[in-house]
Amino acid sequence: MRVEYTQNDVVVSDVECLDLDLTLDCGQAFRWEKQDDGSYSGVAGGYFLNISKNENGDLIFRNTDRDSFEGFFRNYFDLDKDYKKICETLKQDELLSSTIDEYYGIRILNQEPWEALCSFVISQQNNIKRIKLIISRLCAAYGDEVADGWYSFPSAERLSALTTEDFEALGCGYRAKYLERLSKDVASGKIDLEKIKSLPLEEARKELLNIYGVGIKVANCALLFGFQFYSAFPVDVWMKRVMEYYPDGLPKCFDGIEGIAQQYLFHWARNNL
DNA sequence: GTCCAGGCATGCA
DNA sequence: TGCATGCATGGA
Repeated sequence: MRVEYTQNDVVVSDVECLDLDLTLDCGQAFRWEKQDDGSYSGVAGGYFLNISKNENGDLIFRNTDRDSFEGFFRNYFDLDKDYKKICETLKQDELLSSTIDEYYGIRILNQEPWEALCSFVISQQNNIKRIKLIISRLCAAYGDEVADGWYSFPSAERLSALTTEDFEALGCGYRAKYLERLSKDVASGKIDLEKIKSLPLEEARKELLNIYGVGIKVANCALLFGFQFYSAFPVDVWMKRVMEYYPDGLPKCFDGIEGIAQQYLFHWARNNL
């Protein structure tokens, strides 16, 4: 990987295995919007970003400086992880071999713990289009406007002032009561997300499962997408269908990177089952 | 109108 | 421990 800082942009070349469509619009993050020119715009880590690829395959981070790139986006896009090698390992599995050939370039985004946890509480028994709709309303109503018409994900402190009715007004439905308690408990420190992130996987999962409105699926999504646990393997309605292809359990080549395998299988399922 | 979506809490056996 | 049921809402 090579990084070049220009006047307003950061240009990153020689990044293997990063397809923007597959990574930003695959149901792991809900805040990226494809623009007419094919680029993606969104807010993450409190920064507005427009990202695209040029004709050479270089990544262009527009209006981004060294601090936000090094301090946030480099990790957010998981740029220091060797996904090419990971994919070679996963391709020992027959189903993944063809799936990775077809959908090469899915990465796990390292989202912030609070945004990921909150987003996946909203995601339960819900479809991706509506999840995005609710989260965009939440951000527009309670986030900070970090660019013209683009809002940050509101902090737990900010959301801790809301009532269940406020969350219902955003269209959260029956999840509103979960969000009210979660926001208050995180804001008060009763739930310590940074501490959870520092725990071993099993203990971190146990902590998340204690949260009202968080079951095994939401916990695993939060662990994988917000707490950097690559072994977490979320099973939702789509993955339940995929699991019929693995009656003897997950293959050994998934060890330690189950979550990355899962993301390819999830994408395959949504397109083929 | 009916069905479904990146499920969970609750009650009951 | 395991299973049935209700739950909000918007798009297909």
